Amino acid sequence: MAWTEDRVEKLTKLWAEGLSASQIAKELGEVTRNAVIGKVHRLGLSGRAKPSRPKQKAAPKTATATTAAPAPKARTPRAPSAPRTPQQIVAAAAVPAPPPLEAKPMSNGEFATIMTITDHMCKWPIGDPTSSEFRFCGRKTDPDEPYCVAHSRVAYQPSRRRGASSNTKALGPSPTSRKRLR
DNA sequence: CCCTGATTCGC
DNA sequence: GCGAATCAGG
Repeated sequence: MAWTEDRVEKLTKLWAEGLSASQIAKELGEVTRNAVIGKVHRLGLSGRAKPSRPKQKAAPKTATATTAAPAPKARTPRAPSAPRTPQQIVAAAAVPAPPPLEAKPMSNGEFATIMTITDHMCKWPIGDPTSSEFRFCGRKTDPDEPYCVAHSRVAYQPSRRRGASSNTKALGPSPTSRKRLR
């Protein structure tokens, strides 16, 4: 499939409208998103609403075998930006310090510690981590959940909007208006 | 792991 | 010119 003029025209239009390369590829058909991107570049209309383009890095790979630099490949120390740890939340709570729930002893009467914590046990930290008194909540959790129900609520506070309109109306997502949903 | 665009390079 | 492979990032 060659890039006929009408196809290039459509590509240009869709790209200008902000559709992603893969979306355009599906729209056009017979082409991959790589083909689309490649064409976009060749047409010289890359970087649409791209505010920043400070990076000029690419792949060396099968390049100049001569003086081939070892390529340090510095790992970007980007922060993971996790969902917030209990410590952070407790710290953020500062003075008010809401006491969620105390630790719950296990069947043997002991508290869950770093040594005894297992799956399905709430891993909400209780106490000073440097203290021997440090323990975990230890309540039962749902599969794959790090915390019990109560602590999960504290850990993942998505700024509860009261009277949240749970509009789960699943109208067929328009192929064009489809926006990311992960 | 899903996705995004960017770049390179063999064809 | 083309686009798969690859990279880099979200």
